[in-house]
Amino acid sequence: MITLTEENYIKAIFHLGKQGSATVSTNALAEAMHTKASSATDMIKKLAEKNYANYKKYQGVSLTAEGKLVALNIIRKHRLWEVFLVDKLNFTWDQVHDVAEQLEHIKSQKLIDELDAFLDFPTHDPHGDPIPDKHGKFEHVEKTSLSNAKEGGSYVCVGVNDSSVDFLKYLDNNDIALGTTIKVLHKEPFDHSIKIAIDGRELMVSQVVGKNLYLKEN
Amino acid sequence: MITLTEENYIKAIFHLGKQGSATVSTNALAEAMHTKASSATDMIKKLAEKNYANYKKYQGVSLTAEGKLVALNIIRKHRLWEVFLVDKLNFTWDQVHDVAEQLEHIKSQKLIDELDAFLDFPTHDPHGDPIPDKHGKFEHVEKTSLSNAKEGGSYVCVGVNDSSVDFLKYLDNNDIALGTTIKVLHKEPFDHSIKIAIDGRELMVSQVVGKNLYLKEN
DNA sequence: ATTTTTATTTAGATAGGTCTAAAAAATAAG
DNA sequence: CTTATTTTTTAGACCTATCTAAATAAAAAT
Ligand SMILES: [Mn+2]
Ligand SMILES: [Mn+2]
Ligand SMILES: [Mn+2]
Ligand SMILES: [Mn+2]
Repeated sequence: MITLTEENYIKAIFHLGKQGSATVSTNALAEAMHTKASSATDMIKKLAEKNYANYKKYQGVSLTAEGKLVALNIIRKHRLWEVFLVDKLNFTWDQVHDVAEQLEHIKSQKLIDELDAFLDFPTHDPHGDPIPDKHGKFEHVEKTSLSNAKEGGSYVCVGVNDSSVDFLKYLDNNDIALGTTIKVLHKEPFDHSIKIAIDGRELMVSQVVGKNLYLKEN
Repeated sequence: MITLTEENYIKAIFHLGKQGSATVSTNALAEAMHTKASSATDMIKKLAEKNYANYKKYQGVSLTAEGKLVALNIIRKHRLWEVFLVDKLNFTWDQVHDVAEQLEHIKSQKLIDELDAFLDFPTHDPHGDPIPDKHGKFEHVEKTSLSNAKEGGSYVCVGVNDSSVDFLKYLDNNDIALGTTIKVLHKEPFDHSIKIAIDGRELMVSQVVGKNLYLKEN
């Protein structure tokens, strides 16, 4: 039996290390979970005890193969529910996260299999993130951040690094969505702001926006 | 803030007393919750403290107006999710209960409003139970148990008292579903078994079945 | 190579929900 | 009415997940 809290910690370790393989520091994990380092230590011990995590004192934590499967399964559920909310229940991409955080913990294999079929086996969630299949496999989305894009290049928006309401609404307000074509006009060396063109309309975006917007060459 | 456990106790009090108005004994509540009487007592105190329940020592528990609203809201969610599972995800009526027990605790007003609309504002769940509206109002379903039905009468099946997998599968196996027309041919005084006709086919059912099948005059 | 700073772990406490065992109240029997 | 039985409550303990404060290890600075 795995608790809801354990699932959330496992997911956090997965996201902080690259797919859970890299070692994650206690402090980083505590911060991600909005708890204190002492709480994170306790949970890390428990996860190691249950064979979901690799842990040596003072050496950080990573996921075992079993832990990775758990993480991928939760992520699969989270992203499928996000698709459901947007495609079927008129949620916008900035409204889905908190609800999906709850729904991802519902335990029923049939539920998630049927939901997958009902949604016609989607491969990506509303933020462009790939949805693992039932075996945990998913295609790596090829992408560069806008900050790393080439001046003069033409790209299409394929994802976001930050799924916060503020950032997603900012994108909405500026008519940037998944699939939007973006041309990189000028990268300002001074403050790393970037001038881009969307449908012929010019827009100046900050470095923070540049780092959180994922593109693919067009 | 109301916890998942509190919600489940409130729902149990609602179902055990008639709509939460009648007073429920500690033992009855403990049994329904599969806990011990001492645990029930602790929870009753907390619910009273939080103004969801009326409680005087040794006198049983009932719901306050606020507690009833909480109960009705959870029941609304439970039943809407059951409709979703059956109508959209190919669940059968005996497969939905456990999943709905989890889904009923998801907190999001928009989610439940949109789900209601997505399902086209259903008034009854797959077991024939009425779905409260967002204000907690719902129409009383007029019904008699098969045991109380008149010999010679013609009825239509409108609900079940027992939603267990075993009973629902029994009904499936005998081609009894919501909406099925049932004629009462003979009520056996000796063991209270009942001979009924469905589509011209004759069937003998036990007293237990009679008590758990709800009908409406045709 | 010490000292200082930072990161991590441990110790002890609290809150929610559960349990067993024992005490107290209410009900039933004699 | 008094005793026995059942129901309910209380006392004390445990487990999970959290916290603060203190101890220890690792890393950085001098
Ligand atoms: Mn999300
Ligand atoms: Mn997402
Ligand atoms: Mn149900
Ligand atoms: Mn039902």
